[in-house]
Amino acid sequence: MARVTSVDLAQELGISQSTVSRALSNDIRIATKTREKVQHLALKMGYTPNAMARSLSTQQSKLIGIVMSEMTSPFYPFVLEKLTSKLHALGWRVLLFSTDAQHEVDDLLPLVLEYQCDGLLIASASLSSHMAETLSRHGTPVVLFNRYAADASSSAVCCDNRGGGRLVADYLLGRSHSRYAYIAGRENTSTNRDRESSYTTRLEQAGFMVQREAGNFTYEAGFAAMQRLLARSDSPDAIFCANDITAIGAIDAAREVGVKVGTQVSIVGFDDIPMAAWGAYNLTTIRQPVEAMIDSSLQMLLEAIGNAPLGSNLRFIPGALIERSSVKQIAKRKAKS
Amino acid sequence: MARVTSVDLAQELGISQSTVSRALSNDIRIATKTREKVQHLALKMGYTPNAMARSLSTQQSKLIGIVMSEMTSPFYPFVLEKLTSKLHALGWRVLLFSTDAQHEVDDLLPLVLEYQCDGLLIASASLSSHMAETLSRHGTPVVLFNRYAADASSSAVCCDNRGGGRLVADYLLGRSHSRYAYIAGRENTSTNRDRESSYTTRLEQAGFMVQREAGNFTYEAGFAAMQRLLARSDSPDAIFCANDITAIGAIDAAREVGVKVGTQVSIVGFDDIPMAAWGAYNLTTIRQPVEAMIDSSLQMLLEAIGNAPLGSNLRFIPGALIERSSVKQIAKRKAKS
DNA sequence: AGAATTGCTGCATACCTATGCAATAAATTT
DNA sequence: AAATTTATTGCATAGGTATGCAGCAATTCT
Repeated sequence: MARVTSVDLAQELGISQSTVSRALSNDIRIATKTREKVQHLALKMGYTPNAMARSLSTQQSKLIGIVMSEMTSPFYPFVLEKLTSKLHALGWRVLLFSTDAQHEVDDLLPLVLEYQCDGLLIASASLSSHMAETLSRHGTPVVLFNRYAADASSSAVCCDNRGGGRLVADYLLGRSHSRYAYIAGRENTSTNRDRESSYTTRLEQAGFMVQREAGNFTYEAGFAAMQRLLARSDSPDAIFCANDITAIGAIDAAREVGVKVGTQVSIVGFDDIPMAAWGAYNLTTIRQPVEAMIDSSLQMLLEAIGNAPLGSNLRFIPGALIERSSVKQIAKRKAKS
Repeated sequence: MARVTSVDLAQELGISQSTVSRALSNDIRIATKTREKVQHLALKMGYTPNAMARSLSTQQSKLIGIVMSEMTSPFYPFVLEKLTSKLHALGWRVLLFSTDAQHEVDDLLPLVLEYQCDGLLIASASLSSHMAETLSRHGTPVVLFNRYAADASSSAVCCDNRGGGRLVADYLLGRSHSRYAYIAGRENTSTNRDRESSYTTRLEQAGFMVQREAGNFTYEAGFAAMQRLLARSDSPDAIFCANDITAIGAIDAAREVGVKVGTQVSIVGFDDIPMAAWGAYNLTTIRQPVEAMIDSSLQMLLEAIGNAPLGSNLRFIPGALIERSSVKQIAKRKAKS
């Protein structure tokens, strides 16, 4: 019950606590014999160093706070898993916070600070510039993942959503559609804004109008939005959805009323979650470069820890278009003759 | 940069650190005036208590370790989110660990211990009895979620998988199938064992043989297993899959070769993940009582913290069968005449 | 008025590890 | 043999909070 401390080891061996501490951290100055004696006893007595005490002493908690919203959206569990296992491998531990609405992130910050997190990673949520400043005052570096602050008060790593939107627009333009639409994600997210504006701009440059339906990055919203689109007299034949889940909802809505996806109507998503490849959907989409985004944000964060505070550092990583069968194929020019 | 401590507050006000500490914890013995003065200054100077120091002093970290494997399987993100938000609301913080293979859980334990977690929750992974003992020696209570140890060395909360298996067997028996099969999940998980054995036993009691294909709780495995089943000469017309993802894979495999699910072949899953309700699948399944399981495990864990160590406490919560359209409907007895 | 009680605050220390500096013993140099 | 260097260990303290006990002043009681 009573935990074994380094003092216990010292007493048992009749040496000082400092020697024990140094022996356990493999300090060269400690005689090999002593080191072995200590390490052996530590193992035998089941000694576990107390991270709290160590943190207090070293002023380093070795803790990274991860704040994540939309944890249940299929894209993020993967991110979370990768993040934690990579951090573990590098000797960091993860303190997890979850949040629904955007404004609540600020409320979580005090907790992050209490536990002296050495760094903070915020996924799919934003941070008020006020809090960004508080963090910077405390010397706690932050990196936003897949979101960035309008005022550029924090560093961030994102997919190149604007590039992605253009890619989709060009792709759809290239296969003879006539009525374009966008089903949106949650408003006031940088992700949604960037995907939409780039897509729309490109199409307008090409002389097309873009219909629009609201959404919120969920299946249900995609389903409902698609129903509304299909009910229109000029219902679109090319639809870009803010993310894959939305697109999948849209596909199901189309199918329900017998509209064939990939022939009568084209649908494109964003993310390339596993379900996009499922047989029932075969969704053409933009693949987010998740691994690269993760590596990049970790690199930025860990570099900033202990070093000069990184001011604001934005990084946008391009995604790739993955062709499946939810978009009309180009009519073959040469028929078999 | 230099964090504000309670000593700083004390100096600033010309009072003792202990008074500050007590004032901030709303100790009744401190004069109201003093309390307000302190709390006001704390706010003004942006004081944040140091959780590390507090833990050291109180011998309570207020940290709950959560070890989770299969984080990317759609069932668990929901669990994780619920767990963390409920724990937060109760004043606990979450230290997250992820693991792939089962044997690695043991390797994570030392880290959990270093950070003095007050309790440990292990989801969809098991624990060697050796480690269970180590934890109990340290006085750290553990609860397994959705898995239980064969030797009953730890407490656990599970869905009543055996009951669920029987439910499925009875349901399928009730609608005139003739050839039954089971697509398995990862072997050596209690979840898979219980679902399979109860299902199989019930069917054998009714005089049926049960075909079997291996799997591992993934879409791909379900897809492949279904292909193998369909290739058989006596391919089954009623298939119970170890979980929903597997079932969804199976459905896609069937559909690919034109076999109609819900008329030619019946498929049942387990979990009731969101995708089971998606239009493309409409999967009949056993709904895991997730909320109840979460509440139950938290209750067990938190009760055990500080109190007498809970020995081994198993709790099985029944799931409900959700009827959708992936199972053949009973032929209507009365035709419209 | 003296004694007892109540209200409020401070002193001192525990919690456990890491680490700068001093001290000692042993080995090497001159 | 004396002086210097090297190897090894210990002493003392910091880090920030919580808390048992003692102290003091003000109030109430007899």
